[in-house]
Amino acid sequence: MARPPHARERVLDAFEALLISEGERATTLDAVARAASVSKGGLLYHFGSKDELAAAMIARLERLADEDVAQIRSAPEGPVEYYLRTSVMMDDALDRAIIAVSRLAQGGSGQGGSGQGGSGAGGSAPSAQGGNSAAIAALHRMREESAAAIRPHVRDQAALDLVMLVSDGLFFNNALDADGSDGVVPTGAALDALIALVVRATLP
Amino acid sequence: MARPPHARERVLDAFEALLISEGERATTLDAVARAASVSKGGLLYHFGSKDELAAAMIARLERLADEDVAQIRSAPEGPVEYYLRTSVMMDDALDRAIIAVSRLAQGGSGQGGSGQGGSGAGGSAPSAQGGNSAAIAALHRMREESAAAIRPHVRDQAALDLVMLVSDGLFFNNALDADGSDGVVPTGAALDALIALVVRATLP
DNA sequence: GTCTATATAGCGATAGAC
DNA sequence: GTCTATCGCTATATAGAC
Repeated sequence: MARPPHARERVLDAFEALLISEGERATTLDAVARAASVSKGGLLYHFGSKDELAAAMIARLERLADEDVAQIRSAPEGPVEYYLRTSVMMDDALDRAIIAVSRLAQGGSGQGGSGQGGSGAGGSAPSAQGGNSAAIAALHRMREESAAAIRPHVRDQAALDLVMLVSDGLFFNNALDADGSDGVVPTGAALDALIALVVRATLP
Repeated sequence: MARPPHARERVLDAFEALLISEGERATTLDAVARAASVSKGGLLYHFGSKDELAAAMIARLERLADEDVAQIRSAPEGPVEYYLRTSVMMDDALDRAIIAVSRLAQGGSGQGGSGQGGSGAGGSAPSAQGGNSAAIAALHRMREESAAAIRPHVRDQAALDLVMLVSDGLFFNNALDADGSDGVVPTGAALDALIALVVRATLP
């Protein structure tokens, strides 16, 4: 696992890109293989099954999320501002991973849980349901760790809820029209004003 | 359309329930028919195609959304408080419709637009993409109308963005674990505190 | 390791009996 | 109107050549 064969990452990138731009339904093994310039057989040599591909995507999210939590904690402009501002950078690696996994969470059918050596996912309570529960769990875990990093820097629980929900809203809108089209989310000066408002309302 | 044949509404209810609890992928015509206690043929007599079923679901959302905007405008406790508080009532008819349509938006493959006699959907810009663009458009339109109703009651654009994004975040979390499991969204006293904070931060 | 078949199964939709 | 039966297509996964 030290030096991953180039193809693996390329396939995973294609999987992520297709989930974002085409949705879960259209992200077939055929489409992923085509986008990654490998054959279906070649793809399945690297991953074995679609569930394994999803697990690898989740593992990537968890790795990026762990790195991000460290950045949140050490952000010079303050955790709240950093957290909100990076919630709208849709071309960021972490943000792309979040959107891809949220597509898996809502549309997937696998129950995941294989965990092929990621960054130590502490999966729990895998209730059998429609959405990919491993994806849902990863999203929840990531959110919880971000909240823990931000908690000391806001006034109270309501302030923390506010920050987290605004970030969730930003991601939801990005995920809705992640393909193209003009988003509804504020950018530039409007984003600056929004962040300033949230920071002011949540200061300890 | 005045007196809908009982079966139609029952099928649509089953479609909605399955989208919420099982996800888009698992919501097959077979599963919907089974849940509605009709055969697949009987289902397709009423709707004709799965796209038509999705269009009917979207039409239901638009009808409920139009009613809700009227309620937002006349809410005695103020539009902001009403809007946020009703964003967490997951068993409400409107909220269920929103979650169901958001599942269609992220997972669907149809391009919709047939509009078989709903409440006047002003569809526009149907870009060919992965997600059901009619569902995305309906969600955007609903959000825009809610924003228009709230705009006069908040301080400025940043305040409006804040209210809308908190509501989006509430819905996103509800949609993530709409099946079962304990949600992450604040309820009870925590919700009261959150709403009070938002209202205070956005007052004109 | 990567490819070209091929097996298997499930989905959307149609045909036609009742 | 509602059903049963079936067609055609596509998706996942496997087998085995190179």
